[in-house]
Amino acid sequence: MTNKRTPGYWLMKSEPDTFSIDDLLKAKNQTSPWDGVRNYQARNYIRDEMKIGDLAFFYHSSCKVPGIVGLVEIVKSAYPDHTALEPKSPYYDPKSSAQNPRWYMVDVKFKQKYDEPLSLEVLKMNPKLKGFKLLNRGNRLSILPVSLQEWKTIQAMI
DNA sequence: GCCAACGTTGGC
DNA sequence: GCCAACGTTGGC
Repeated sequence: MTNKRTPGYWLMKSEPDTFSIDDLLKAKNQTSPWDGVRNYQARNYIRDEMKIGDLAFFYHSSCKVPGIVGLVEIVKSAYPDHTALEPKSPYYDPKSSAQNPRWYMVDVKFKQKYDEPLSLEVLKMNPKLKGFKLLNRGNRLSILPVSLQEWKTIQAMI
């Protein structure tokens, strides 16, 4: 018997100069590994909590208009991020090894690109999103959980 | 490009 | 285990 599980909700940040939602759109099967996460808390979310079928907002950071630009689905759960083992990769980490991988990634599949990005500026104005991790002062997590309430609130703003 | 906030590193 | 120094993130 299959145990149907409530999907988890996430927000995943990427700098569009490095990997944008359009890059994901153009990827084979509109699917791509989400590599390069090098933060332990984000790694733990990926490795321990992200499951196939979970949904995530795709967020563009460090760009002209930071904000949520679309929606993706987790289609492969955590496996070792091999870029950590490649000396030429910008994500190389000499302390990681194939025997004892330090970093993990998931595969994400494109679901939707919004007609208009939902900007950080607009998100900040919604009082219902008080407490949303993205809006916390000094927040630097590149992968963060979104509660069902937050998810619904944000969906209603699109 | 600036800089506040935060995470990581390493000496002790 | 503390904490100063350093590196990175990311909005502005």
